[in-house]
Amino acid sequence: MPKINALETGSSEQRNSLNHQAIEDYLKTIYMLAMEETPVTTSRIAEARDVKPGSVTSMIQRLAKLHLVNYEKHYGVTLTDAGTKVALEVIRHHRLIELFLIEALGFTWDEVHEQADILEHVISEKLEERIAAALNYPQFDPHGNPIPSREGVMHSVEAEPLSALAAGVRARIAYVLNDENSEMLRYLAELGLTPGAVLEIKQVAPFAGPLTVEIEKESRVIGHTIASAVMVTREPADEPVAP
Amino acid sequence: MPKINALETGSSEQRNSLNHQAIEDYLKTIYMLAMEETPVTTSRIAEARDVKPGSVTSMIQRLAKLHLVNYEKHYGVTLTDAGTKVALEVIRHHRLIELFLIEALGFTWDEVHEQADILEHVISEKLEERIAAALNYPQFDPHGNPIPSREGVMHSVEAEPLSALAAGVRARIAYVLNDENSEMLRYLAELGLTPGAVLEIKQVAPFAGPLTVEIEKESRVIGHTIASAVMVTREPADEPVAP
DNA sequence: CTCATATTTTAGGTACTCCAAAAATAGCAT
DNA sequence: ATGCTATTTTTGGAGTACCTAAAATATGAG
Repeated sequence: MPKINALETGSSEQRNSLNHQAIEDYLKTIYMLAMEETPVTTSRIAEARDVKPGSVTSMIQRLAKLHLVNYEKHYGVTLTDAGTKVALEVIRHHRLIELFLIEALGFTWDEVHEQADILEHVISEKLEERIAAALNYPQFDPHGNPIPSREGVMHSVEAEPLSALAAGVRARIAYVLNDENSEMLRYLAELGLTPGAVLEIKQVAPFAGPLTVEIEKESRVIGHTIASAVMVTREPADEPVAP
Repeated sequence: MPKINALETGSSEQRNSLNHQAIEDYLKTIYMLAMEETPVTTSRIAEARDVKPGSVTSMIQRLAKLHLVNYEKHYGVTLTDAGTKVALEVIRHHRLIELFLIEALGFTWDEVHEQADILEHVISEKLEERIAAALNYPQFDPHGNPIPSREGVMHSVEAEPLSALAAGVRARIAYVLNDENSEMLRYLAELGLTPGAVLEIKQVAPFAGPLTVEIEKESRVIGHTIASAVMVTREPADEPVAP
């Protein structure tokens, strides 16, 4: 049967695979948090991973010893190149798997996050490659997020939250935040707010109030929370009808 | 990100999911070994799992406490109903995954075992179901082994090793043993010795010598080791040509 | 009954976690 | 700028889930 331990228990030899579930998860978490905001502090990691700060500190120290993060006491962590590479590989796995579950197995976009969070750590290079091939080497995951390349390059998309737009603007949905929130995803799908959809802002209520948008010829009212989670790029104004 | 621990660390509450990697692997190992031969001893498990006997004893004691095995010191283990159910579920996962990797992702039958050994522990019920559906609820895995039903029923196939047949007999390959031996699988595929193939014994050399068989109109000489790993059912003699 | 062998026990190690106390930093009033 | 409190971070001790190595013990063959 299996040999799971990537870094052989008890052996001091550090195989080229630094691929422990927990290690990968920490690196991924750090990567994601750094994208949001820097510095990445112990407590932010603890909250994201749902463990106590003490656990985070000791893991960080371990990661530092493995040269996966740079660590200065009390001042947060940053990923080293090696750490970034691992994080991006895990993210690549995650996003490919999400897409595969939807495209090949009929899952919906609100169902795939959990399963991908587990599978991302256990697929072989070969399986990753086969999945990518089956999906025709996709660039984006089902939530509109870019999929890092095998070499560890991720092209980020310039986008702004839907909530930042003014009335009259047309925009295309690039991606959605909070892709782990199934309920929100289901609601968004219901409203037609999925990546690629084009909409026009009709009305913006002040004081973080609801937006009224037109999408697929339907008028929809959207709360501010939701609108902040939907990232869009601006589109040229409505098609100029022949004069 | 994820919550992996099925039985919450530190909590004494025993969730209904007894699904730890290691536990599942032990149960599966015990199931498989029991199929081969009984009793299932500590040392057989240790060898199969490639750990030391001491580790096996302590795991067995843990499994006994969880009512997954019946254990009497020095006399080997048997699975309880609960233990059998877990083992069969894992085997179901394994075999479905093997088939899926081949059918949906273009793997060959010698490449899938390792990956399936890992994935078998981490697919959700829903994913299992989607995979089964995508494969049209298959009955057999790529090596000819029966896939247990979702309810935990496995129909075993009556078959005998190819090495047990006498010259002149026709037989159909049911399944192959040692499905973790990639090299042997590759060799078998090359010879056309895959489940479903029909062959006729032409010659049997004595003293565990090689067999000569005709398969797909080709004559092949097969060593005794290989012939012992190929399980067959007898077929009626050659098609009776119209008189 | 004795001895080789298999099994179990004991002690100790790594990976991860938690909790609680100690230490360091940061925020703020003066 | 200084000093005090609030917050964050680190440390230390302990627990579970594995594992190994080696000592102790039970079994069955002769």
